[in-house]
Amino acid sequence: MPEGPSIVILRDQIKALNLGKPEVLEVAGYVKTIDKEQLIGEKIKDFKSWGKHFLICFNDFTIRIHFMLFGTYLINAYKQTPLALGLTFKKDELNFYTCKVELLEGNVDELYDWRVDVMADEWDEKLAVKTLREHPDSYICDLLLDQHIFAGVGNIIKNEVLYRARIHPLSKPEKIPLKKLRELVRQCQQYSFEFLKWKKENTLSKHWEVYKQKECPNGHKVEKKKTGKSNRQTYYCTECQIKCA
DNA sequence: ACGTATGTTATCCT
DNA sequence: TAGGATAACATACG
Repeated sequence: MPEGPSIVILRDQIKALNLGKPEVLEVAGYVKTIDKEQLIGEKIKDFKSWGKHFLICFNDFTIRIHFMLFGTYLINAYKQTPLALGLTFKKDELNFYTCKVELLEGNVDELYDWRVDVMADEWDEKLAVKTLREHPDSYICDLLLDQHIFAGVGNIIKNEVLYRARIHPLSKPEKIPLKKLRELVRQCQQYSFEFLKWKKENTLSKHWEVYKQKECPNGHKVEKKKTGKSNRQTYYCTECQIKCA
């Protein structure tokens, strides 16, 4: 569930319910990080997403839901596993499982910079390129997972955009030609939107070129190694992807 | 059936 | 002591 496009799907599914500015009638779930009573009777101003964060915005505060690795949700349905947070409205209910729930005080637009969210209208490619160049000596595979630079990019997107831009995961920004760096940044947004489309069609895994693949589209063997400081699994082709280090 | 994983943070080591 | 490694969280899938 967790990468940025999946959170956009959740947000859009909820918006499609046409809840308007719904009033919270009941709150359920085991979460202890928020005061559930505080929500009752409050009207929701908006549902937003920022990277992997799902945001339920009220007038003076926001509930942030992070699904981590295992999180799930159900709309107008429930399941037997322990419910983390459930919100009931006049005719709809939202149920969140295995997620981190936090309450943020104040105006959400002042808390988040939407320029770094690859799914946002405000996404700023130039800013991302500039930030990458401020980390000349870091591995690109780590920088792609840095939510301060690429909010919403996760391990699948990381692997796929590195392949698309033909960059080896252990390359460093100081050695990557600017043109390639720009191409990589552009792919972060472009692939994320293709991810969104394919995920909706339930065909995402069919389109993976390296992630969980044995061979790349050019017929070369795909390497699988934990790389960088993040030490996450990386799938890459040593023939197609050039190491700039 | 069991190993692995779309994520993040805390803690344990060296 | 900085930084790397590991654990913890708790679930679904192949």
